[in-house]
Amino acid sequence: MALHSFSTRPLYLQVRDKLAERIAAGQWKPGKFIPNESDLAREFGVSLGTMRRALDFMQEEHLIARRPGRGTFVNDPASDGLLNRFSKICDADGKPLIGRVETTNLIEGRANKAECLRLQLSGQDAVWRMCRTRFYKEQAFMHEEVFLPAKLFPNMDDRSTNRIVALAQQHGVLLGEAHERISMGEVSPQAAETLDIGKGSPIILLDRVVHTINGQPAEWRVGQCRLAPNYYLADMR
Amino acid sequence: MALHSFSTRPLYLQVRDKLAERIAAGQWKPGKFIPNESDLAREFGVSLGTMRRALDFMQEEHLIARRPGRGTFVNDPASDGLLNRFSKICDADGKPLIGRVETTNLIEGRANKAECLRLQLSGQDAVWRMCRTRFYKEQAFMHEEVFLPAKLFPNMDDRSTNRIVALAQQHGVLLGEAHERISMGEVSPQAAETLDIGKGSPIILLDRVVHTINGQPAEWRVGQCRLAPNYYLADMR
DNA sequence: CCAGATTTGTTCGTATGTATC
DNA sequence: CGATACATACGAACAAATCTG
Repeated sequence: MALHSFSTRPLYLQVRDKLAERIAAGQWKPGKFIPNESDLAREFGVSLGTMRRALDFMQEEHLIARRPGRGTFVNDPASDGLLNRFSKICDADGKPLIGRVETTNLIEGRANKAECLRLQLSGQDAVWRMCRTRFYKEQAFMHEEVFLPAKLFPNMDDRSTNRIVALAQQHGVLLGEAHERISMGEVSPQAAETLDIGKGSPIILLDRVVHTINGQPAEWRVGQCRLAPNYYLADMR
Repeated sequence: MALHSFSTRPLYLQVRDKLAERIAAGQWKPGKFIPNESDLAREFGVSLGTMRRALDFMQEEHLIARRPGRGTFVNDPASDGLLNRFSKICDADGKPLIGRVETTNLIEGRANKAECLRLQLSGQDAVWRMCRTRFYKEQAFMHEEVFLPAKLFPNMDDRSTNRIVALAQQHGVLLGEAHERISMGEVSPQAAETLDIGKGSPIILLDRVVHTINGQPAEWRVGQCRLAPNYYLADMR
């Protein structure tokens, strides 16, 4: 395999990169079991412990799941457990807000200053721009402006642009960390209309950047949210 | 050491429990180096790998930090890096809001229904109640109501009640996860006065429960926050 | 600046326990 | 019950970072 040659990066991370590549390329499908630890270790020419460490790492990243006695399988990013990974809004019962999503105004253009800053793009890179409206029980509660680096999402059509997790999956992009800035503001005229609230009403602003597992920005979203009677749930360690 | 006897709990977790106990008891002081891996493994009668796993686990929990070539030392929960672990509000530059904190109205009482629910108390447990006001650049931006289980914090005086991290450290309580519910509401009359804003103004509500490393609720806080021009930063994986 | 000692980080190999089918 | 696969535990060796004399 010629791993661990000409590289100072730890071997278990090199193995993880190779394994993640297979998942991203669709060589290993979501929900399907992958070969067991021993076979993988043999194939990659590393020890069982090193392979185990790579797999543990990928489990932390939500790329795979491991079940004693059964095996290791590829996680489906669009499954119930991961679909709302980056949507932290819950209803009064603590359940995630699952509902319809509408996408409009999908267009391509050159990145402006703000997009370059938030998506770490340089100069003349292309971006996709679109709007989304999120519904819960058929009532709109969030209006979003979304920006995607065209480099990561070429040949975009208007199917399944609704959720970043599904979009990323279709384009072979594996998602890692996300950071969201929550603040208060006044609703924009356009958002006021879609949310059906008075002009200049106080609103929650959700400014979020989702990164790939390699740390590259994959989506910038600015949401205007009529939060009540729901709440945003933040976890800390 | 009679570890791993009469217990199905993994050995490395039993070791972690023992080590955490020493830190909680003050036997190992914050900022001080602890014995090296080999000596600890020998002392506890476990292999180097098992001790390493226990230490890795504790590093994830922010209990210790490890430096190649130097050693392993106990983290100070009140140090710069950890002081704002549960305070996710940043100023426009992304820096955490560090400022004065005032505590008032410290009293003890029996837990009411809401306190029982949020702090997982039963029946007749005692709680401490207090109010806090947080300042940034000498301007009040958050009014808090705080509830603590008296079981974890006996003999409370009014020194250093300002921050849960300092309070926990003084009482030998090690903190783990926290969960915060963020919502919008109208400011209460009392909070409106301390924050110097109009009655009934829209406000950010921060409802947070901090747990010990063993998962036991250690603090319930309900904050009313004049967020602008700052923002709340939520991280996701 | 260097050589050597110390400590954590990585990698290997092996054996045994536990969960699932 | 046996076969399979992941989980835990042990032991050993070398590499990389740090400090000291």
